[in-house]
Amino acid sequence: MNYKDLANLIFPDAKEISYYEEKYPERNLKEGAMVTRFAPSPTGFVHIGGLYQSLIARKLTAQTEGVFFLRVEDTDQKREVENGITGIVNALKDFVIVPDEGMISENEEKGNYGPYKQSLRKEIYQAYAKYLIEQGKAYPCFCTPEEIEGIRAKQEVAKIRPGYYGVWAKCRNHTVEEMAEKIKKGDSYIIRFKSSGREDRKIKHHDVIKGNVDFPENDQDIVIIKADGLPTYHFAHAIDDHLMRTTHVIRGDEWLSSVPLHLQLFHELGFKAPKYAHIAPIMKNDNGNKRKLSKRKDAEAAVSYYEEEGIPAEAVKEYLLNIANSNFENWRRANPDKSMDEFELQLNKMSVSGALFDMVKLLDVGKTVISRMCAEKVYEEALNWAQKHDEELVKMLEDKEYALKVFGIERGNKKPRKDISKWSEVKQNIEYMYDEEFYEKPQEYSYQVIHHKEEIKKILTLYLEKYYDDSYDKQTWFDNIKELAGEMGYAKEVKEFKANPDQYKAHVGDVSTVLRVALTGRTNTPDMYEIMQILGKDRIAKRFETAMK
RNA sequence: GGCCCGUUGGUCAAGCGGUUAAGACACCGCCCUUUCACGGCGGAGACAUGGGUUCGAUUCCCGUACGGGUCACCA
Repeated sequence: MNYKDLANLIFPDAKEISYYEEKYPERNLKEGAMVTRFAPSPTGFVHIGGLYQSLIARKLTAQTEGVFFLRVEDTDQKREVENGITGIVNALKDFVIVPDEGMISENEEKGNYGPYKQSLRKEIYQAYAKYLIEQGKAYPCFCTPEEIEGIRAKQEVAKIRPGYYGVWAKCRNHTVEEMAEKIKKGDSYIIRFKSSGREDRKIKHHDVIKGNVDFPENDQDIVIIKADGLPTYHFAHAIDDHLMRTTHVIRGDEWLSSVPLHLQLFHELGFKAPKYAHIAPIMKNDNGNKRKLSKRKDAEAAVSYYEEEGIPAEAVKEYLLNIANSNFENWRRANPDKSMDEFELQLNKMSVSGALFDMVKLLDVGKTVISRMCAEKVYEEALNWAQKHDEELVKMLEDKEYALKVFGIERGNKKPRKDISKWSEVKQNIEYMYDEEFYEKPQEYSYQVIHHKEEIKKILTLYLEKYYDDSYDKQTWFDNIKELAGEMGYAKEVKEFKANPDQYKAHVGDVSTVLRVALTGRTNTPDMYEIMQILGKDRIAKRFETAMK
C-alpha cells in the first residue's frame, strides 16, 4: 500500500487536478490588471470593514481594468444564517459596489470561474486534498477533539508553543497501512496538511500594504478538510484564489499572521502565490482603548446602520476613501464636481495601523455631499429614505412642488447651504415650513434682545401693515426691514449701532430676529427672504397673530 | 505568554537625516451689508520614552512603555 492507494481509499471519486487546471485557465487580461475579491461568510451581517475592503478592491480593479468578484465562504455551516448571501449582495448594491463576477443572489451567480459559493466546490477541494495525500503532503488524522485538547493542555503546562506539529502531531507518523486500517474500521478522521516547515527558520514576505515582514516558517499540521468534508478557510483560500486566478488578496490584517501558512500551501500545491494586501481594521475608542468596531457593541459596525440613519452611501464611501488614502481629501477639494471613481487609489499609501472611526467627520462629509445635490435630488433621496423609515416625513413631502421650494432655499449657488448631513435630519430641518407641524408644537418664541411683548407686537404689526409685500425683491425687502428698524428707534446698520450704542434701542439684526422667531419659532434659519417668499403674506400674517397672542 | 505589527495635535493624517513639522474634521476669535449654515482670515494644539549612530535626528539602530493582531475541525 502506498500514498496513492491511501488517497484513493479516502477520496475514491475525486477528479484529477489537471481537470480543474484546464477548466479554469489563466485570465486573459491586460498587463497590470488586478484580479481580486470580496470573500465574506454569510453570517448575517455585513461589517463596515467588509464594505471598506470591497470599496478598495472595486476601485483597484476598475482602475486596472481587472476583475472584482464576490465569493461566498460558507464552509462553516454552524454559523450560517438564512438569506445571508442576499444580505451581502444587497449591501454591496446599496453602496453601488458592483462585482464583475460571483454571487448575485442566494443561489445565482455569474462568471466563468465558479461556483462562487464554497459549499458547492466541495469536490474541487477534495480533488486537491487527494493530490496532496498522493504526494505524502497530507494525511488523515484520527485524533479526537479530547485528544487534541489533551495535547494542548500538556503543552501549556510545559510552557511550550501549542499546536499540532512536530512530535505532537502523532498521526503524521502512522504508516499508510495503519491509516488505511483505521479508515476501514470506520474511525472518524479529518485531513491534515503535513507541514515541512521549521519554526526556527524565517521566511520573508512583502505585503503590499504592510511592507516587509519576516515570520517563522509554519510548522503546524493544520486541518485542511474538516469532518464534514468541507475545507477550512486556509485550504479553500489557496485553492480558490489559485483557480479563480486572483492576483491580489485584499483582506483584513487579522490574516497577516497566517501568511506563512498560506504561502506554504500555495507552494506545496504547486501554485503561484498571489500578492497580499492586508488592510488595517477600522477601530473605535472604547474608554481609552482602541478596538475593532464590533458587531455586538457598535451599531455603526453594520452597514445597515448607515442606510437606517440616512447617511448617503456616497458619503460613507468618500469617508472610507479618505481613511484609505488621506490625499483623497485634497483631491476632492481640487475636484469638487468629479466622481470619486476618477480618484486614483494607491494601495501603498494605505496606513499600516487602524484608524479610529470618526462619526463627526463622516457627517461632515455627508453635509458636503448633500449640499452638492440639486433640490430635486434631495427631494428624491429624502423621500426614498422616508418611505422606509419615516411615515410622517412621507406625508410632509406629498406636495412635491412645495417641497422642492423648501429644499431649494439657498441651494444651487456656489456656496450652497450645508445643513443636512443625513436624511434622518430632514424632518426637523424643514418642519417649520409646514403649518401642520408648525402649529402642532407649542412654540417657544425664544426672543433675544427685544423681548417685551408690547414692543414685539408693535414690530410685527407695523411690519405687516407698512413694510412687507410678497412682490418685493430681496433688496427692497431688506431695505424695508431697515426702515422699520429706523422708524422704531433701532439702528439701521449694525456698525452704526456698535459705534453709538447709546443712541439706539438695539439694531436691525435684533429686529430681524423678532421677525424670524415669530415666523419660524427658531433663531436660526436659512435665508428669511426666501422663507417669506415661500410662505406668502397670508401665512406670515397668521403666524404673527399666533405669536402675538 | 510566544510570534508579528504599530506609536506625529482630541480625531484622520503628510513627512521618508537639516522643514517656521503640511492639510482635513472638531474647538476658539474676527470678517462676510439681519440669525444660522456656507465661505474667508487668524488662533490654540503633536513627533510615547530612554539610550545610541551622526556635524545634525520626528525620520536610522537597540531597549522600555503603551496599543493592536494572531496562536480552532471560525472565517
